[in-house]
Amino acid sequence: MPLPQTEQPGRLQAELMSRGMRMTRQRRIILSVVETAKQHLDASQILRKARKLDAKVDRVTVYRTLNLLKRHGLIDELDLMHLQGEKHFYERRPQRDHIHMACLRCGKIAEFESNLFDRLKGEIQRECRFHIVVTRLEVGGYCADCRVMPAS
Amino acid sequence: MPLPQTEQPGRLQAELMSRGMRMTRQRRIILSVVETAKQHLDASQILRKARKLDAKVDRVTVYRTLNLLKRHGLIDELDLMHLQGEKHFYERRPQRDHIHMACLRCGKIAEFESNLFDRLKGEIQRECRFHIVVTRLEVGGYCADCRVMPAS
DNA sequence: TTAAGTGCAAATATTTTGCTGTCAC
DNA sequence: GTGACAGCAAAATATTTGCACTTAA
Repeated sequence: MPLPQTEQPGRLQAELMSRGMRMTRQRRIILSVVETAKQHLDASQILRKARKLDAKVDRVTVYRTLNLLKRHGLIDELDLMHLQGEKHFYERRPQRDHIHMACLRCGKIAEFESNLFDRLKGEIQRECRFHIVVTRLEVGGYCADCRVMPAS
Repeated sequence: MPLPQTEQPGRLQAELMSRGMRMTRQRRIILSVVETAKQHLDASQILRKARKLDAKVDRVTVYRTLNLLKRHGLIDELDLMHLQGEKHFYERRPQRDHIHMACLRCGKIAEFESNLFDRLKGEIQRECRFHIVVTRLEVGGYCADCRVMPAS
């Protein structure tokens, strides 16, 4: 499992401001929700949490802010194997990429960092002469708790 | 790049029939479209191609057939990094998993098989005690042709 | 001051569901 | 003959766009 990401409160805000983006009340709220999330959130969950902080945040502003963060490479978009329908989930772009494992039975999402993954990315860049900007490795299957034992 | 998948016409149909699914005129057509596709198709493209073979295929039947194939693990669903919006793309599940690389500039999709990827999957199964059913590794970036050279 | 950002309404895109009639087996 | 499947219409879900108003810088 990855180590807990070093807390850097206000980091997203600082990044956007350094790139000349205006910092509105709504953006500050949405950024703080994304930044302090303990698990992967979709747009509706982000909206709900943002509205707890300020009831006047609009759904459209959430989408527009998420797109802004995506364009700047500050967050990653996940599908989590479409276990929850077609929602997208978001997380701050980590310093080191990790793999998402989605349990098809209990729905639990686990994360995993791996040197092999880092090496695989290097191989892709070299062998395919492909300059990687973003990766997404999602795995669906059964976690240790849900693992179906061979017919016994 | 993966070797061209050994042609196995009617393989999907045979698989479904062996599992007790009924083989209707519509299914046969949709399966043949999926099976003979030269590139990754989304639901609308599959519908269009199916209708060239038989104008009476309904969009809903395409979705229901794709879901059937997914449930049986006979096709894989791809997002291709959402370069084309939120469409899903489909391909017959290959004998050996491969990586999809999507160029953010020209949109080209390349595929890549790798021993490191196979080893990574093995590592995930062992280290995380996670039984893998399906994987999706998508990479966004710049292909050799579109690669932006360092400021020169 | 003014260009960027917001909110609201409406549109768009994709996929699913309910129900009735049809067809594979 | 019967239960699985198809077609049609409508709904559900997720996201984007147009435009007038607001606000950060």
